Amino acid sequence: MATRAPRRPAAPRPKRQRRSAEEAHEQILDAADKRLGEAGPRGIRLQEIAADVGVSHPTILHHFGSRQGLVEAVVTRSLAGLRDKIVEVLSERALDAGEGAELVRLVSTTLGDRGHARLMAWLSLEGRPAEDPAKLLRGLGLAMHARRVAETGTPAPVEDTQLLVLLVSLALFGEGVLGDVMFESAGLGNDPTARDRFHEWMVRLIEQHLHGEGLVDAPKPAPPTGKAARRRSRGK
Amino acid sequence: MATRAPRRPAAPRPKRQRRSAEEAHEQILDAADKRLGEAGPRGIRLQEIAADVGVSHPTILHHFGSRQGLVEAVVTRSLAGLRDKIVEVLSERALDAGEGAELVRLVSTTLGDRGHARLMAWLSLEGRPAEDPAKLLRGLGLAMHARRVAETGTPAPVEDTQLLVLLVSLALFGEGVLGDVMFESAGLGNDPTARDRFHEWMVRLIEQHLHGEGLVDAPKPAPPTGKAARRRSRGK
DNA sequence: AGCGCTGTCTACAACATTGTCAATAAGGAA
DNA sequence: TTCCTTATTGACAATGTTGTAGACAGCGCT
Repeated sequence: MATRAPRRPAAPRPKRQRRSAEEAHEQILDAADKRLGEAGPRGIRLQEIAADVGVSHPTILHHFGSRQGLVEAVVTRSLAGLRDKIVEVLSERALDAGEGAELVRLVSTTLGDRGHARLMAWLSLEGRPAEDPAKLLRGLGLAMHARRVAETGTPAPVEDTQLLVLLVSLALFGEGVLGDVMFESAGLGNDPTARDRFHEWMVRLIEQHLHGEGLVDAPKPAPPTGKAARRRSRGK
Repeated sequence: MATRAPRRPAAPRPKRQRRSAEEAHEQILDAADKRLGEAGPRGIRLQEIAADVGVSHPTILHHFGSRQGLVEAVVTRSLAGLRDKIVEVLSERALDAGEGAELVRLVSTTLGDRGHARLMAWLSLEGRPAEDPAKLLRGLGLAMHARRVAETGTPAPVEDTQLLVLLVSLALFGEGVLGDVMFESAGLGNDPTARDRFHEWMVRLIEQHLHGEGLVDAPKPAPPTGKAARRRSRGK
């Protein structure tokens, strides 16, 4: 191959905005984060993001090494943001009774607003489980259980509380992903109060369970009693 | 542009497998369905699927018109399959009391096994809500409520039952997408019985709610009473 | 002013993927 | 057998996206 010809004399076009490396990082991450929320990891395209920021796409490569590097960075940042937000919400309203609905609502909006639930879904779908924020569940479950035992004298099994936390988590996650479609499909209107009603109802259900435990037939001791349901055919 | 030169004389290579249009459709759809379950709609690549089936990619274009046509077809088929499966499960175990856990387990595996929950998630994430199967929720809610009223004399509001159905649906969906990660994160082991325990526990929670309704402070009349939580900041 | 670091650019390479086209051949019908 | 329909194919076009190479240009420093 012939050696590349030298660039053309070049017309005088000296108008470059030079940011600090940090600034550039942040601006690029912000733009990428937006795309991430809208179209998922695969929606992160260098050219688009470059256009959003107002730079050329090699600039992004320069700062993040590769597309993958950018994806890692933005995913990590977003996940960290979610975790911090959740921690903040949980510690602020430190599991105060009576504030349950508010807490649920806050977590719901946290998962929904910035597309955090969507991000978790995407990561999971693409085979990269977002364990980071999920790690919170264990701690949350234990904390709730401690409070529960202290408050009501009930010596409920830990797993009961953990399952409760799991249920709410999964439901809020599902709400964050499927969102309005499910509300409408379920027969609730698509009016904006539907979510609030759902949250308040869920909290009442929880309260009812926490205080009413015992009127259930089988208190569920612990170990795998699996009486019915033995043949499982789950693919994985 | 110069007109294209005629093909080369061609060496004798007569070995083509000719399927009927129906056969071809099915084989291609099967292959596409597999990819769909593994990597979502974007994972459907003509060349890969063609290779899986053992044809060249223009053959797929011939049968489905375009990539989009193929995606539509496979998504439609998969969604219809899910709907039929759910209907089958629900009508077989026609909401028999006592069979609750089994029913929940069946729906769970139906959503999980063939990646139906994942598919719904994908479609929703990509902006195409999978309403088809979700439509079932309204009917299911009403049916359950009718049965509930008939069984227990309780004149519970319809919405209470609908919210219950919604909760379970969202939870099972979340389970189908996040799966084991959440179980482990919640503190439940990653042992295979965790799901069963969750399902059985959920059913007991439901039963408890259905029969214990009334011991909650506010029976929740109906309209948006939103006392706390008024400022909502949901983006959409 | 002169110098060096490095953020930024243009141009291009490399690759993947969808879609088009005309030729080919399998299988049934006449 | 001959003809016709159409499933199938190889070659190619068109486009989009990531990544590379080298030049260019702010900006702080001496």
